[in-house]
Amino acid sequence: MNKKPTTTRTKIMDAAQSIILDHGFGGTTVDAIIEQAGVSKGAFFHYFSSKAELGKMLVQRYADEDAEHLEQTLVKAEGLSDDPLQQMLIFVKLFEQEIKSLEEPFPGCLFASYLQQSELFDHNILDIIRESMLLWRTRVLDKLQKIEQKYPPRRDVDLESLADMLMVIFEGSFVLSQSLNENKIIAQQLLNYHRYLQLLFSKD
Amino acid sequence: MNKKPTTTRTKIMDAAQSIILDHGFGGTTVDAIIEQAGVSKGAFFHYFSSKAELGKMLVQRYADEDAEHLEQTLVKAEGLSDDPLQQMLIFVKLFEQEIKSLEEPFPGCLFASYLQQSELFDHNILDIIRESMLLWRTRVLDKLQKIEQKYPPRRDVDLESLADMLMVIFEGSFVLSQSLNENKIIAQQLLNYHRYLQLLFSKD
DNA sequence: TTTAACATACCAACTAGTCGGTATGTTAAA
DNA sequence: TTTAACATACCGACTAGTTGGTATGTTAAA
Repeated sequence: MNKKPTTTRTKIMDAAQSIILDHGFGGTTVDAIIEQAGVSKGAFFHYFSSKAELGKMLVQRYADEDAEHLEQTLVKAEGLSDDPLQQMLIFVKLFEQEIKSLEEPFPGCLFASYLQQSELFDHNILDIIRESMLLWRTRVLDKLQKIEQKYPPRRDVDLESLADMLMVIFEGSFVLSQSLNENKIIAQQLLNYHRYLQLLFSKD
Repeated sequence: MNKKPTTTRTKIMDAAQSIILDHGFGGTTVDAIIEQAGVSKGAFFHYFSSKAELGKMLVQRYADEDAEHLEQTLVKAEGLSDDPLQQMLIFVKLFEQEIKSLEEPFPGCLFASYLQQSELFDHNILDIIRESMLLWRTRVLDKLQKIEQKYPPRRDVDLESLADMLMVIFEGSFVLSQSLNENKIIAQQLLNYHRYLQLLFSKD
């Protein structure tokens, strides 16, 4: 199996990600990274040809984990109900619970961090982020279309923007919770999205 | 009236803000700022004792403009209806229209930019941002409470989180629209918020 | 003549990245 | 089974260039 030996490589990446989420990529030095990771400069450049390459490997890893997390949560929700609306509502609830179960403040989103400094990165890096967001759009939109067929919405809605809204709420609440030091904001906003879906599709 | 003589001071601040929104504060050099502003280094340090002080003056100005914009839009909405629900719906629509009327892509939010690199700034700077967000919460919450008195909501809602949701949607759509290069996302999401309010409070 | 508003030249600290070197394997021919 | 050849994983001093900031002008208006 794929064991987790905490290799030097992952130690560097973990340290870098945590510092970048607090200082931004441009405000993060490789000296700071290697100090936190407890490795030498030689080790750093043995594994990464440049700071920029580390930046790319970081989003790549983040995007992969994000996609896997998305699929797993989707599968989980689909396993708990046969009805598409219920699946979607459970899907949102699962994220809500996950956030609530965190004891530490949410560390932030690497995508948003990079996007706030987009000129520091080349296009293929920004494309990775773009693809990740389009994946969310596609997967959620697919579910919403199945809901729409079964439950005619109370109002005319653009399903694509309704799909986007989930990620919008994630990213937006990360910003608010970061500023106000209130972790519960994220869960509260997910609940608002949940309620909005209910009001749109549920006959009460 | 308040004329705009484009002083050296504001030229520096405008250049700095535009660069910071693309590169982040840590990725922005004062050389880059003075080049874009077309002024010398002497001029820069004549007006700002340090890069950090410029950073503070920038958020301060941004927060002041933000607060004024909030109040003005609120006053405008209140002038267009006597009913609190209608006022709130108009309030959201005004922002929607404003965004739609932009021809260039939205430049981004300085608050979010700073928050993504919060460790680069000291607490009084982050407090300015915090206060700005609390102002939005307070002003919108006030309106929502008046709505609630007149229109019993269809579902039990936490009004504070519903107030926060507006800023959440702003910040979240800025992120999405930045990544997907779709300016319309912001207006679409504001429309979703608008619809959510209607579904909650309007008897249809 | 004084002073605010700049400009130019420069500095010390820091930054990303390099380089020569070592320690510890792995492999495969003798 | 020994051993020479090679590979991988690291170390930390060093460098060339960049950075925020300063010191010392100049100029034009009050």
